Amino acid sequence: MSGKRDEIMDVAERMIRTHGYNGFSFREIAAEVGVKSASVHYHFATKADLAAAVARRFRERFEAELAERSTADSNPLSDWRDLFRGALADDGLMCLCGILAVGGNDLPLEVAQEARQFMLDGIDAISNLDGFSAEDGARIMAQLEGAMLLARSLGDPTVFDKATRHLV
Amino acid sequence: MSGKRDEIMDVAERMIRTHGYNGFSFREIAAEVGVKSASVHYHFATKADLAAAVARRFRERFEAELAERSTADSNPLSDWRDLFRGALADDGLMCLCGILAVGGNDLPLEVAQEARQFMLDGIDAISNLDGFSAEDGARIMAQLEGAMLLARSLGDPTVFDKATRHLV
DNA sequence: GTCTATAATTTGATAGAC
DNA sequence: GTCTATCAAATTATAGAC
Repeated sequence: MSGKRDEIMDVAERMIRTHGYNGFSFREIAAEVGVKSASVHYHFATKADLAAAVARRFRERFEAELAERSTADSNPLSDWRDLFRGALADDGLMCLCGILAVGGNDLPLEVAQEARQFMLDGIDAISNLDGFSAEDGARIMAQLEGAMLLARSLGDPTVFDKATRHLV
Repeated sequence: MSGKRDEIMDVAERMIRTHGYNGFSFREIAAEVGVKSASVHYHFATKADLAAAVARRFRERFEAELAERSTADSNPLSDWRDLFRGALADDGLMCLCGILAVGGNDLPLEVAQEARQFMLDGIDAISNLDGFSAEDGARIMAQLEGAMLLARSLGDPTVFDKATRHLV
């Protein structure tokens, strides 16, 4: 039913993950979707609403993909690593919540909170794996996000592999 | 002699580390320094020039502080950790080059390259420590940057400690 | 749901007086 | 070196017709 709404979110997600929160506009999104910016405002009242919706969807999708990927005999840490690496491999996109986390200090509250929740969920999930502590959760989430940051900065996805190989 | 120029760079650095590259303007800087935006343009022709100068200074200062801190019997990794942690403790500021690294895809080339150089220098320096490999360099830089990102997102500097305690 | 039109603001940057 | 004044462009957002 809401095909256009999803399409807007798709374009917004890619733009945020490429240029950051301050690096996209309603007009650019509208142009790419094939409508006018007023129509984007029909679907999302404000820029913060759109960004928060995109972040929430990203978080839920990540969780779902993780559940789908994990089987009885899979290495959980390997699943985490693969999921992060997947986004990077596609087209050098950074983790959406990592981007939002860094821009945190001037983001609308609702957007920053979605990014924050993503990090909290990740730490929590890893902490609850067999043989892992809360500190392990923070350490590994930091390693994965940092590896993305480094790979993106250097424009070389294999840096992610080097920086996370010890995890598996 | 160039007191104003340094003052402009100080304000710009804090603004970039708080709001990112797209989150500050010449007018805001001018207001805080106590001049008009045209005067800022006198010292730095373009926004990219200013950001690149700030990033270069940050990189050189980091290098100098590292050298100053390292003594014969100090643990090098501990120095690295302390330096990153120091910036965070002050007022929740993120590593300037980490911020720029994340916003990389649409930054002016000269700015992105300064951030890139910071990461390369860091990886290289750690790699050259006794008993460390190139992969260790990437792993530890990723860990430090990721720990800052995580601590900033959660608004809790102690997250940095948890995520990097294993390094020392 | 999408459009045209526009308001109100902010932005990076420049010209020229002093 | 700093100022006033200004430009051209872009931004988020809204009003109202269709």
